[in-house]
Amino acid sequence: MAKKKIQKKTAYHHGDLHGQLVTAARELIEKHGPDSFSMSDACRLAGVSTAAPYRHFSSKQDLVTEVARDGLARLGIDMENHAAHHPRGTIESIAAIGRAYVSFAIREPHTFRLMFSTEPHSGRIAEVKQVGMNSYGVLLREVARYLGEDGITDAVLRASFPLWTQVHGLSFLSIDGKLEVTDFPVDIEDSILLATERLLPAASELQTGETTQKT
Amino acid sequence: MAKKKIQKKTAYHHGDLHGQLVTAARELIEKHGPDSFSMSDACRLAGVSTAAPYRHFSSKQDLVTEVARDGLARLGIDMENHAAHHPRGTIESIAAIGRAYVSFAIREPHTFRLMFSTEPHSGRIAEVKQVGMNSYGVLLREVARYLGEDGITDAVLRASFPLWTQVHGLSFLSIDGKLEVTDFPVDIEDSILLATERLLPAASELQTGETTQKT
DNA sequence: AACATATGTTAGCAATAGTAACATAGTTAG
DNA sequence: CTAACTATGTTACTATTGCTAACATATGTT
Repeated sequence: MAKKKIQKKTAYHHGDLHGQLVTAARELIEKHGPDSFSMSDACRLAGVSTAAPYRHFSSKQDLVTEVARDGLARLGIDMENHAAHHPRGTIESIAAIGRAYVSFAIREPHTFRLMFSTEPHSGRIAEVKQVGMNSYGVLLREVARYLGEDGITDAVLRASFPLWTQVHGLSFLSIDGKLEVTDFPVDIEDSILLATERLLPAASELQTGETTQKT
Repeated sequence: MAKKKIQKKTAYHHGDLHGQLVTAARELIEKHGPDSFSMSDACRLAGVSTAAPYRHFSSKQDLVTEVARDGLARLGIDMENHAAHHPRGTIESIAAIGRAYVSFAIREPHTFRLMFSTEPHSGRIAEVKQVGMNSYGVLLREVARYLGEDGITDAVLRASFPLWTQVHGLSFLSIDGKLEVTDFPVDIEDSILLATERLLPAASELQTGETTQKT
């Protein structure tokens, strides 16, 4: 059961080509953008021939999708970690989730774009969507705590979606350089906090019971 | 592939190859996505050889950028038209601009994504940004009217940006199929109106003069 | 040791972006 | 009108790329 380490000792078998290709792909995509990404480059980086990847991925698309899937999972972890630094179920913890979201987008803009693009993932859309939903669950649970709801009720969904929309839009505008589109630059942290306050039902509007409010 | 020649007047010179290539590119990009778009396909559609486009566009990128640029301009016209159907400077006219925005995204998702992607436009980013700014101006002017401001003041910029963010995010979530991510589907019209009301300074907070409020 | 399986290689194909050399049409100067 | 000029098209070609096929080597099971 002894696992071979990642070594160039044995010329032929690579050890963990699958993993290294994903890493190589992520790095290359982040460096030159997904359009310029080529399977050949990834192979050069991993030090294998151009045919090797097809033992692990059915196509270039498939590898790219793997990068996106992995990104969505990491985003969820990021959000959870950020939220954990604040009292649970508060505006602060919810805004922290938003900051994690935008922060990820700015840190890995190309991956981020891939994560929310359905086009390159044909055939695995449902799978990717599922991973994305898991990450969205971090926000949903936090909003549920804020609203005092027991579980993911309609009220929780209704309150969460505008928040998602806002940070999602802010993320894209950020990575596409639209924050300095006027001579009045936008402050990301302020934007998130302010939008969270405005979009969430105010504390005064909250019922203490689990009554669902109608619009 | 459907081979649809538009004209066959003179055998050699084409008449308006530039325009027809942009049209062909837009159609193909909208049909199969920008990744699958090939110069060759556009040539087939326009009925010319694969070398012909390079008399009009320096590269494939350049043609794609033209599609994006054109899209941004058309978006601005759409927004203006929508706003004009409502009393100017009201929440209604502002929400109408948002509806035009999301509606464009849904109608031409691939083009929309290109319009806000800086990556494929290297070398012409400033130019594309300028066209985008002109279209953004439609919203800015409408918000200025709502606030009773004389021109695009800081208050106008501060109030407009969250609105842009919101419809931008809603657009992307829509075209990426995230509206039905839970079993509680989102209503786009409602979302826009509600977010506009929440994010704009309420009528009660507004000064009647042209005083700029400070934060 | 022998086989089966997983994983790597080299060779090659078809499609594509882009270039070079050449051809033809429309425009303008004489 | 014709000749030259310019704009715009063509065919022929190259390099790169995604991917497949046939073959080679390592690993693990019996």
